[in-house]
Amino acid sequence: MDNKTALLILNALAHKTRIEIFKLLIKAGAKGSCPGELAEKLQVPLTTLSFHLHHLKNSTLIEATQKGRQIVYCADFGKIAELIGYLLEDCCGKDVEALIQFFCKTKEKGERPLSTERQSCR
Amino acid sequence: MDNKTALLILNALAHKTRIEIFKLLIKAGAKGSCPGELAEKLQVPLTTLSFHLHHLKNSTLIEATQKGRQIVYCADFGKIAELIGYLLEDCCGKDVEALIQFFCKTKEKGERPLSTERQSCR
DNA sequence: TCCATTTTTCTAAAAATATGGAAATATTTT
DNA sequence: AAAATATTTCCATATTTTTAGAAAAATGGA
Repeated sequence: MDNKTALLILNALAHKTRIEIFKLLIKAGAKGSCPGELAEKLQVPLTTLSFHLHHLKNSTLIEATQKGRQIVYCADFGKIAELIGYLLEDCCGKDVEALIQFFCKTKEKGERPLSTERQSCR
Repeated sequence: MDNKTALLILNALAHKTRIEIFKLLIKAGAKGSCPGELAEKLQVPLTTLSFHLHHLKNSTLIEATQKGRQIVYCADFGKIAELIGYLLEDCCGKDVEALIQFFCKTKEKGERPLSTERQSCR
């Protein structure tokens, strides 16, 4: 991932409403969600929501498909994975090895590498 | 990591100059770097740089220590690791398992999980 | 103490981003 | 074709962020 895209994505996520939209779309999975539903859940006016959806779409984090008279938005899982890759490679410097070990160590023991308690999106 | 801190950190990284500062500090490692040096490398006026350093420090991504008449800034490696953890847990939903496998698969084969070519910070 | 060095705070102006109502567009239903 | 539904674009306003010069503060050395 190039610097420009990474900045675009970081910028898209760096907003309270937008990161909430993204989390809802991740939670929605492949079936996605539409503006009306999101606006209701987040209690945000439709025009404001539309603005943020456009922002997220422009960042490549989400995709839109017309389905009948609604537009279905889906999170691009690969893009957030790529962003994490970018942060690991470009922003973790020499200690990238340590981080990878962190992510892998409990895996070897057959445990979950990450706690599940806080996972609001599962 | 709570949502508020994650937003603060994402926001701090979502700026061209600031992410460059952060990368330089990661590269500098434990010995850190001072505003004068960073301003010269990035070709940014000192007052502007000071503004961004304050922003990064406020986000908890970097720390400052007075050393003689200079102030030495250091990247907090743990915080970027925590952010990655947050993104994995809160923004990768059901597919977090897939991501971990992605980070672990080549490890098992004794390969580097991430390419080193693009790593500007090593 | 006075001077040089380093960095910050203060400040004002410029630029970018966010908000939400009104109108417009697109699609389906009647 | 008209009405209903879902969403967007247009627009003006408000808010926040960024920029960088000038002055101030902190530290070390002569």
